[in-house]
Amino acid sequence: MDIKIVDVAARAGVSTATVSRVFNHSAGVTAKTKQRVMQAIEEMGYHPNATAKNLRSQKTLTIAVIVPDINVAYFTEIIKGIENMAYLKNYKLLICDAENQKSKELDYLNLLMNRTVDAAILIAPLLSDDEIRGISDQGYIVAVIGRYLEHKSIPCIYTDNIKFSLTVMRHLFACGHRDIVFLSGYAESMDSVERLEGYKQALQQQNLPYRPELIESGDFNELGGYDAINRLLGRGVTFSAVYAANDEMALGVYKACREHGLSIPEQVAVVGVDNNRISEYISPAMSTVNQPKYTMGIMLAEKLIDLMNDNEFADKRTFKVNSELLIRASSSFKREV
Amino acid sequence: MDIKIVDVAARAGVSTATVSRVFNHSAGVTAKTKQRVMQAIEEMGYHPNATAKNLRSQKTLTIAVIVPDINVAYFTEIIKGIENMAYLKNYKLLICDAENQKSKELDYLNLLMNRTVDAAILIAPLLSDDEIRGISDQGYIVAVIGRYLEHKSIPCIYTDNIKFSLTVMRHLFACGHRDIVFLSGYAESMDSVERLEGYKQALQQQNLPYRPELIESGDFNELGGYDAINRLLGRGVTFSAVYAANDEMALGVYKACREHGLSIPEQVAVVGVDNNRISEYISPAMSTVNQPKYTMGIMLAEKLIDLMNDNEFADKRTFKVNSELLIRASSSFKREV
DNA sequence: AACCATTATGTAATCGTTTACATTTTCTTT
DNA sequence: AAAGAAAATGTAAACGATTACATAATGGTT
Repeated sequence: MDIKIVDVAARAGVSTATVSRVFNHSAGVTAKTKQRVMQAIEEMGYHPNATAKNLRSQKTLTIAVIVPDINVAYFTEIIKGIENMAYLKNYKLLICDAENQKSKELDYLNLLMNRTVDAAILIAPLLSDDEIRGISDQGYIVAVIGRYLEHKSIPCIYTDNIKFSLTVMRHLFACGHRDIVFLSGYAESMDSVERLEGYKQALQQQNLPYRPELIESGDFNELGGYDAINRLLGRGVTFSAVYAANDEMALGVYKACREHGLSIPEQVAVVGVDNNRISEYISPAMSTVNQPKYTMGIMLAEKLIDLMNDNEFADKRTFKVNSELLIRASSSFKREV
Repeated sequence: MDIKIVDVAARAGVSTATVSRVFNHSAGVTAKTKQRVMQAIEEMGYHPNATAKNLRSQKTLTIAVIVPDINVAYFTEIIKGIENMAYLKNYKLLICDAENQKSKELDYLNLLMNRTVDAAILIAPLLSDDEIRGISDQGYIVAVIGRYLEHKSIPCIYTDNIKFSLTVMRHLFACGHRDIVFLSGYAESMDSVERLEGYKQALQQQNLPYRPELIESGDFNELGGYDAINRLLGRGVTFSAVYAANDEMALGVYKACREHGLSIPEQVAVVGVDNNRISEYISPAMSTVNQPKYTMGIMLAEKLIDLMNDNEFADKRTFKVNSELLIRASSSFKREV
């Protein structure tokens, strides 16, 4: 059904090689021939078959983006950055929603093995560092975003979870808080682990005990945050601040507090992470930790594509980006100590 | 570098045909041979090259999903549905963020022409109905979501914008509102056009005049809604209710109202569209129109894949799904008339 | 044991490009 | 105008799987 290169060649009265040369702007074609071929291409509406091209060139110009959950705004902002750079560099994006399941993540990695894609970008993966290194060592091109991973050939961009956790906690300490709830996301997620670690270190630096009863976890979504607070209150735990591992959960905290008549920030201070677009629009505006999500996507995609095209690399492959705590109304109330 | 079928064949001491048969569970292979081949496959870690397979089978098992903006939650919920069904049916998804530009949308459609994908799903496209029909008539497989489009071979799933606009307006009328602002998204978007049309019809049914000064537009995002309200107030327009074409803009309305000391819902009622997960978590909970986004994705993807595999079709290809107005606190205040 | 029917396996064409190499044409130079 | 260099074009072999068809092996029947 489709027009093939032989059809165009026949119509223009040349060989397929010449048509190919014209289409790919290769040198060594007479202006006259070129013109004739162009016309045939035009008239017949020829579109070179991408699969055949891929097979011959051993490239698909496609990148798999494996993400824990496409419904989380944090990830889509990163994806937007990746997509913009990919579009610019003529790459396509295969989107893989792992749905927070390691099995699905692994399954999607087969796209690398069977050469459906040239490379894979893992966003906040569930796979262990060693597993990821193993894939790279087998010769597959992978890049990681949102997790620190040292390896000679894995581009990686991340932010220091422990560091910003310390910043968040110091801010809460400065506001007079001592009983601070930490609301983790998926316990297996590295982000959760590291943010909790920062929470613990902060307590230690302040000579405060680590109290497991102040730790709860949700699923990185609104309902998870909401339920977590209800569980805490149900257990009779008292607290004056909540540090949630992301904004979605923090929003759930808002609702739960409202329902229990706890005013934010007077009775409960709330700090989230990720700086969702909505967090500055809600009331009270939510304090949160901002990461340059879009830029991270842009940077990583560019680095990865450069790597694939052998344009220099070795120099630098691991990038730490800064996060900044945005103090808004939800944590701006200073209490007496 | 990769292991090819010939390598496996050599190792197992059989022909490539036999290896292929074993791998694809074709009948007619001795248990003994099968076992030997399986072992070779196992030992060598053979993964059949997808590109070669695609070229031979003239299929890529890939669907392009063209979306106006990957950062809008409404779209990602639909995408999630599509992805879940695609995963189930062994299809891959190429994600295309058209960034609300028709040019980019058109560009991405080339993926159909060059057979990078077997089909394309257009979510709330900017292309005209005729343009979409034209693509289908050229023999390419397309499906549309979020827009009504009648065509013999285009699966389509949509909701009746005009109808739910009427419902929203009647609800606002019932609460005593007469000066109702309509906040449109991109003016070119069909959703905007139809929702506005419903707004107009509702006024007419109520014998109220259509007042252009009550119409503003944003870009379907928070800032757009925020700016729009500020423009209205700057112009000295008075109103008691805002019907925003989506929840993101409605959230911007929340912020603008707050800053101007207008309380929701007592002084201004707000209704959005899409039922973002956040809308029930903010305060006051936002009235909004719910669509079965996830299900729409699931249904359309299934229909499309069936179509591609020639499993019956003709019967039905256009689906209208119901939207329901969720009345929450943001529009639950009844004013005197 | 010879024959035929059945089943298992192998051979080679095919999918639609790109490109190394061979061949032909054009252009210089004398 | 002939010869040689340079440029344009063509031929055919890849890329790595699937599969129609040909062939070989097995099994059953007499």
